[in-house]
Amino acid sequence: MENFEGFFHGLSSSSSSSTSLSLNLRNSLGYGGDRDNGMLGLMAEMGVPGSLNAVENKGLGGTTVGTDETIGKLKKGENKKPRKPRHAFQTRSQVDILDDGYRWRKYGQKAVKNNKFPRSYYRCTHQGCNVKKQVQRLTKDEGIVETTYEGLHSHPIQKTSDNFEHILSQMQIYSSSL
DNA sequence: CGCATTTGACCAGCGC
DNA sequence: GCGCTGGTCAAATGCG
Repeated sequence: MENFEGFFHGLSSSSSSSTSLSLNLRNSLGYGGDRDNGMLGLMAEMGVPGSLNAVENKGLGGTTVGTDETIGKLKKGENKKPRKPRHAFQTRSQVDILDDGYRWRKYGQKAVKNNKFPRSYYRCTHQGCNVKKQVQRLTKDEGIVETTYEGLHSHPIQKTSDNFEHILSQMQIYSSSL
């Protein structure tokens, strides 16, 4: 399961990406807010638990609260058949770490066969928040970073900035359910 | 001192 | 049934 190539036709936040790109999603991101702006709706859609079909498109303003982490912790033999909905999008950035406002703790890194770059695994540090994300740079385009989110945040964001939309307007995002 | 990162080992699923 | 790949854990280390 790779081949994310093609989702995104680089749009680029263009020129001089400094050393840090910050995506700060304020307010209710994927957190069941009732007030979604543009992509926020998309983001909200990204955390829908196992009920895939149930969720199609609430679009903006949709009340997306599916919050039920079906995907708790699948360890050894206590999980049967978890269908974890994952949503990936790619952004053009020089840095791997796209700060979306949440606190992430890295818990692993693996090299994938088709990419020369390793993939990093992050998990939200909030208690009870099982949201995970993985970041991977495309071999094809070193300038593109693919971020895959999994799960829904069960708490509001910590940071408060509002340049997210601004950045959003500069990049193209394709979401996909895996 | 507390917390985030690093890195190798371990494990499960899938394909051959 | 074995081997490969991807995903997670856990101990050690580094940094603020």
